[in-house]
Amino acid sequence: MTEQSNTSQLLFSQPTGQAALYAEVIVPLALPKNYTWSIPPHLQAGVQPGIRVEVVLGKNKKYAGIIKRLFTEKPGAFDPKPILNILDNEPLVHPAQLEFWEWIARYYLCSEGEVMQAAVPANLKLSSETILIWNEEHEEDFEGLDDEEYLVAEALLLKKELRLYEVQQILDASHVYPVIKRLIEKRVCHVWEELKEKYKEKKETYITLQPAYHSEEAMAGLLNNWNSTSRAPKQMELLLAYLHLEKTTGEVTQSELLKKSGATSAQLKALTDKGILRATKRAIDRIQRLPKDLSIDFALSPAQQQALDETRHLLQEKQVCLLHGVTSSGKTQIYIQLIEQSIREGQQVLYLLPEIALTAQIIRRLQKHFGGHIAIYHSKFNPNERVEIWNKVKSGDIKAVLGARSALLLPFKNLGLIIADEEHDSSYKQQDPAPRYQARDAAIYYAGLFNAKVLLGSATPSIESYYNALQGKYGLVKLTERFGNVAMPEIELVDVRQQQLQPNQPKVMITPKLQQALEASVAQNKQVILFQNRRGYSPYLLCSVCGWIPHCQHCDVTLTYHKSKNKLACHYCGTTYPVMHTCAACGSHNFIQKNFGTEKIEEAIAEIFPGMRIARMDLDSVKGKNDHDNLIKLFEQQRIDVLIGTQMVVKGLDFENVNLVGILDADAILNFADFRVNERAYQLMEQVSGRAGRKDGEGKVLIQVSNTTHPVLGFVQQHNYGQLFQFELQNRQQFFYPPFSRVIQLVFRHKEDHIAEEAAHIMISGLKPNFQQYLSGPAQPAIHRIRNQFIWEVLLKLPRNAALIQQCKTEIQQQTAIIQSNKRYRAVVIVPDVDPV
DNA sequence: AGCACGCCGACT
DNA sequence: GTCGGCGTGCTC
Repeated sequence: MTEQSNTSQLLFSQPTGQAALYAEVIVPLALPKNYTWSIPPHLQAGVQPGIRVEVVLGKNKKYAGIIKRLFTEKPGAFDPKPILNILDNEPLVHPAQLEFWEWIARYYLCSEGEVMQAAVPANLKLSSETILIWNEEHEEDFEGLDDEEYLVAEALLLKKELRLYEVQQILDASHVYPVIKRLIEKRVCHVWEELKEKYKEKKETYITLQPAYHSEEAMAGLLNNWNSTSRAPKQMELLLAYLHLEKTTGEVTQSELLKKSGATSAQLKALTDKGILRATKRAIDRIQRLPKDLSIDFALSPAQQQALDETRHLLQEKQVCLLHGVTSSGKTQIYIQLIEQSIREGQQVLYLLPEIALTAQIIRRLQKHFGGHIAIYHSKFNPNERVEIWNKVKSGDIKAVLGARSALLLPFKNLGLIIADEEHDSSYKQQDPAPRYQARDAAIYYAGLFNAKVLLGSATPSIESYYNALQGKYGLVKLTERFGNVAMPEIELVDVRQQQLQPNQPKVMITPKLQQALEASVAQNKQVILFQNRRGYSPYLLCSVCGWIPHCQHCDVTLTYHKSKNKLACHYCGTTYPVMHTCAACGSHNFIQKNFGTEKIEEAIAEIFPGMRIARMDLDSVKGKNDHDNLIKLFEQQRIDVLIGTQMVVKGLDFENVNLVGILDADAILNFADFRVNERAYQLMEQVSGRAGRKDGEGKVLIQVSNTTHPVLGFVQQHNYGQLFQFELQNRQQFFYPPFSRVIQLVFRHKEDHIAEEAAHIMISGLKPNFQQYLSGPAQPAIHRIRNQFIWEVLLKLPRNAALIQQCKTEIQQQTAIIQSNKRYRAVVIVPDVDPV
């Protein structure tokens, strides 16, 4: 390996008449900036931005990096290493993606390498593998080797090459490196770093006739003379089966032929050996694609048509449009119309949905209209499938992508439209690994690069988007009518205080009112959804003597009792504990199960209504991905009467036959200590309520609550988003950051709270005065404990002026670097929901 | 992310 | 006295 780089350096230093060429390369690592490599003359013809190149970083680690930029001025401060190889014939990304990555890195305070890491499928981000190679000059005597060295040397002598993991198997794991080092010193072997392409095409063997038998006469002759020339009835059967399959399906794969004919591969081999059939291997698509249909077979309602026309009209003037349509107003049909238009115009479309809303229901619906034009993309696809979608999006072969957040990073060629449905959903914001981007906002910038349009859709828009729409920054289209004359559900509050006599008495779970309504619905053959935002049996236990409550050892969270597993579980970190019977504080044996979760509701309903078909939908009951879809299918087919669930029941589902929705404990939604609780509570209740209602009768929602005067309940009852918006806006302007300023959220984590606090204060006091003025209200650090770390959060309210924002960011980054240079602190910078430039 | 360098605790 | 733990810093 050293020899190789020496040679290329030597080659490069020789005068060749060609100008020196350098490349800024993005390596998929969190490096402080992009590094520069030189391009040796013999590789200069093949490079251009977007191409992957093999580079050495550090001692001998190799990576596949992407060329961002080529230039000819020699860097002064260092001596660039040469690139070793060019890995692509054509760019892996278009220039638009490189520009997008740069923007994400700048806007969300991370490195371009981290963006690349998130964007590029794992199989295209190669890194090297260490291989030991037997030194042929070494004698076969292993004198002077210790036991471990001997073992490895012996294996090497046999196999000539060893992968690092093989060495790890020979010597149990831990001290592999020192042994290798000694073996190199003793000239037993040398190491080679190999960069391996991980993506493999999927090959399928196809069976065809040899050209000699293409004519019918030749085939007839062969078959008629079969018995006289050969005695192989099974082979003739196989041949006939082939002819039949070929006629019916056109192309015949080996696996299909063997399956249909029942023949063995030996019999097939005999036929190919005789020169009758021919087997060829061909690369095939892993993603099975439907024919490229484009069919719209539905008519929009007048209200939908009007909304569509308005949207089209507004998008001529504005880049972004917000479609505020009540639940079940048929927003998807409007999207389908717009997607169809874009595809017809030859442009690509991205349809974003929160991960959880990507259900089989919506996928089927889109595939019905667009067939093979549309591809699905989300985190559950395997790496090879991702590469195939990546390449087809890049080439423009795939016209529409339905995907979650990560689909935004696909290499679109000529994007015409991005739809972000359920735009209020918080899962559009990536939280943990950098880049911590808000896909809804980033989509607007990305679309801008293509001069494309963005449609945000929601029944309960985020305050930020609605504000932008009211300001005229975005177009606003309202769809207030439900599709197919379905009435908005009637919402009734049920005061649980009237049934709860003593404060210590367990919360009322099912009021008589709800019980009656439930009976009535089921008697009419209608279905019911019961919503409770807590899974498990009982959200916490309480010692009846001293009031002690069991908490998680790692988190500041009460332990939920799960009856089915007979365990206490922390819903934050997932740790489970055996059920305790003795109070850790006073030693008494009397615990009260406080409140209730979905599990307990399920049990209670089964008790009150024996024989009722009940199902539960929460994280515990749907583990696999198919569980969720299967449960939805059962409910759609009306083989379930009552569905009890957490938020999971809300997303992306339309059920025809539901006429009653019960929100069992609205207090749990309204009293949660979060500064955005009003917005979230409204969204949640509105979305849950939206599941009720049918064409031929009224849908009803019963909200069980003790605080019946909470203003949000009034807005929900009247389906009045406008009032909620005003209410939230005032709230935020008074106490928190308003939706119209930029916010940078700084998070400091540490095992000890005072150290996290120290870091937070260093950050704040280190900022220049012109910046400190933006710290106000919520910018006062707030602390909370997650797992075994204390987290100090600082929200910085920034001005709208773009230059000032950049200045602030630079200052924050400098300050962060100072804090991080003292390893006592760890500062993490997160940019939460902000409005895009 | 690797990987080397370097500085303190438990072993021959 | 050494081996090796992982804290710290650098990679074009």
